[in-house]
Amino acid sequence: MLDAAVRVFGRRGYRAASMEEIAELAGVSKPLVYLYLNSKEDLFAACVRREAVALTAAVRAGAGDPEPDVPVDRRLWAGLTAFFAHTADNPDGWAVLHRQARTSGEPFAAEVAAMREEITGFVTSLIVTAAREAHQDPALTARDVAGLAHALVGAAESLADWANTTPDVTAREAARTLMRFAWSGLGTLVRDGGRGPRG
Amino acid sequence: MLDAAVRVFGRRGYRAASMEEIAELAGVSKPLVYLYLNSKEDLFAACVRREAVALTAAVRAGAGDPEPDVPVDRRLWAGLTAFFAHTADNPDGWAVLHRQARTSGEPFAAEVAAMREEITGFVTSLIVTAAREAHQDPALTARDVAGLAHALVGAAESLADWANTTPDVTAREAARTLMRFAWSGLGTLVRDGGRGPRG
Amino acid sequence: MLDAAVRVFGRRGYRAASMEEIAELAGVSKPLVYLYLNSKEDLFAACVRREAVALTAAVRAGAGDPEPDVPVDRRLWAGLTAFFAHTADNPDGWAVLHRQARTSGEPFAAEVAAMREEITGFVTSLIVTAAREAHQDPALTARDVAGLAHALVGAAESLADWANTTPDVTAREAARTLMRFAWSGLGTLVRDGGRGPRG
Amino acid sequence: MLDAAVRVFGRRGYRAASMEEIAELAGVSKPLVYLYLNSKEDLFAACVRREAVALTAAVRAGAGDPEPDVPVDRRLWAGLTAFFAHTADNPDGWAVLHRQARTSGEPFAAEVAAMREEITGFVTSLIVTAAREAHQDPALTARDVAGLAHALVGAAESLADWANTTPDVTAREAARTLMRFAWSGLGTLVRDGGRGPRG
DNA sequence: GATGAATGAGGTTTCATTCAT
DNA sequence: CATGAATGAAACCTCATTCAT
Repeated sequence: MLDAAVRVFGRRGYRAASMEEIAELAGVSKPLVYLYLNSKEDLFAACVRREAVALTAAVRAGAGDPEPDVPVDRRLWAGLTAFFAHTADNPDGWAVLHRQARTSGEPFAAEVAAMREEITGFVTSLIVTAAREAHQDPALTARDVAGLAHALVGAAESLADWANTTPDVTAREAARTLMRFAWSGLGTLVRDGGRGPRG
Repeated sequence: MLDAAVRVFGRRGYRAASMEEIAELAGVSKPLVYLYLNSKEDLFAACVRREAVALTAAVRAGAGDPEPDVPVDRRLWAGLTAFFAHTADNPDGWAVLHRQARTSGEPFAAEVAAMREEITGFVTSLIVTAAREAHQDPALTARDVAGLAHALVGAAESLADWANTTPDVTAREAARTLMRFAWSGLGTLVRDGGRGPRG
Repeated sequence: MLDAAVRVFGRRGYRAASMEEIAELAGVSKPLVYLYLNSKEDLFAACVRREAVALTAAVRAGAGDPEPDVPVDRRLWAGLTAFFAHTADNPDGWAVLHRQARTSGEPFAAEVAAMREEITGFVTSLIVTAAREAHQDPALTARDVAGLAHALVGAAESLADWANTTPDVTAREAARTLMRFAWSGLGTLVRDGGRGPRG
Repeated sequence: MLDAAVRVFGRRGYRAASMEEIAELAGVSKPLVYLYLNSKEDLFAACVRREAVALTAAVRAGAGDPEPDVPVDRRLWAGLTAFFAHTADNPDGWAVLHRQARTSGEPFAAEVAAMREEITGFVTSLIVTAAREAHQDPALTARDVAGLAHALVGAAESLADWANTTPDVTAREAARTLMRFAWSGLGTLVRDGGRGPRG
């Protein structure tokens, strides 16, 4: 039943979606929807929550949350691949999170913001780990790292849309593009001609 | 009068915004809004158009469109600063463009897509110019560059939100963070400790 | 529910009638009206259709459609009586057909025109039959007959209004008046003093 | 200015007509219309009144109001011809009277009813004169004559519509058709084959 | 005196939400 | 328990009507 809701909400938006259409697509009657989930607002919140949990779980699973042995860049690469794969496999869920929930009033936007914060925090920890491994001396400040993490997450979101609307772009390719961009930087890329960190 | 519309549309979204609220905020009566702009759809289209024009103009003005003598990284830095400054000064306009217009039906999404394409194309041309200046041999493919441009634009959009919601983050700082991220790459940063291209 | 609509449409006209008033008179709420009949236009169309069908059915039933043994003048007399009785019993339906539908846009006017054509055609066939029975030699042309039929129908419509607004005029009396007028002609009447075809 | 109003009211109806369109067609501004005629209601009333006066005047002039020397049937024929000619020459005015005013609420319907009464009364007097001339014995009652007059007027109205919508039907032909019908009666016509009183 | 600019009131229509069955 | 039937509230839009210029 949530599947139907996610699909309709993702395609139409929160306001434009009608409970009628959701119930019809789910194959049940409207009052049943109200029985299980109290209101349109609760229904949408449940959708957002479910998709947020699924997305963060996918990313964490991909990046191998508690395995510090793997090199950081490898873990980042794996996390990005998982992210692109998940958004490609769940376009409606991704639409609910990235497009609709952020435009439909405070409560939903806050939920998505919290999810983003979680992912950004995860990315932040990866960057910090990498910096520690490199024994860098003049340390990046916490705010520096936060900004970098936000930039990386934003780049990933944008590439997800690009990959989902451009034919024949796979999750692997999107991840490779982003890794090259993010790890080596444009300055290096334009000098070396596009050879990325691992290739 | 468009100001009021941009504000309400940016905060509530296209569907949730009511002409009543817009008229009230503008200090006029509803029929007057319909006299000047024919319908809710036309009104929203006018808002989108105005904000899109203003944003692209600001970015181009900042990046110094027809001055090829300035180094590419400097022009990119200037364009980003202008972008962050503009979005910080026009949060509602930015919300209309980035959040609402893309989720409110084809005509509006297409308008924003065109604007994004314009900016992405501009960024692409900068990257190509940089690559040419570096006399790189194994050229980046067109698709590579497109992906990089999308990643950069997405990172900028994300940082704009971050800067607007985090206290005391200026446009200059956001631009510096993004330049470091984009130009040097995370790999370099974590090795060198955050010294950016010109820093 | 259609009853209420016919009453309000008949009294106020298509444009001046409000769905509010119709719903109120029907004792239901506005959305219910929209649930059963999709729009004001559809609702009016349904009213027109219903009244047109009812009127033609009444006239045909009165005139004894498939009984050619009865003399033509008798059948005409019966049809007129049925017509006057029906309009007297359904003044609002008659108003919808005769007054409102013809002034409320093409689709409705066309519907009524079709109904009128049907009745005129029926009358025409009666006249033709009468002429054939009389073995008349210099035949009436088709256009002659069409004109006569239109005149007869118009006279009937006018007498229906007269009968409905003048106290104590029955359908029988209206039919008798019209038959005398139509069959014998004024010239005969003023000579003979009002004795009709059958007395 | 009334010309424009009559044209718009006749084509659109009272409710559907907009003061905007009337003012535009008249080549003046809306407030000017309100200066000369106080409201939409007054404007429409003025149109109805003007057209009613014009029509009755035309009919009276045609029938030769105060000339009792001419035979009655001749006067009737002349009146009908005048009526058909006038409606053919003023289709919008005729539409205002016959279609719109009768469907737009009591005050206007009453005005038209009064006009009809006047014409019917005139016709009645003609019939009474004819009967008196014929020295008929068993007199027609007043109600009989009233009914006949209404029938004749209704037939004329219907034929006016028919003549205005059928190509190449002149006022003379319409009048001839109606006279044959009204004076001789169908019974005579079907026996004699369409030769009218003067034909 | 004529008008551009403005509005109050009301109309159709939709939709989230709830009872009685 | 699941549902068909029903509604309250609110949205977009129009138009007759009026001031300040």
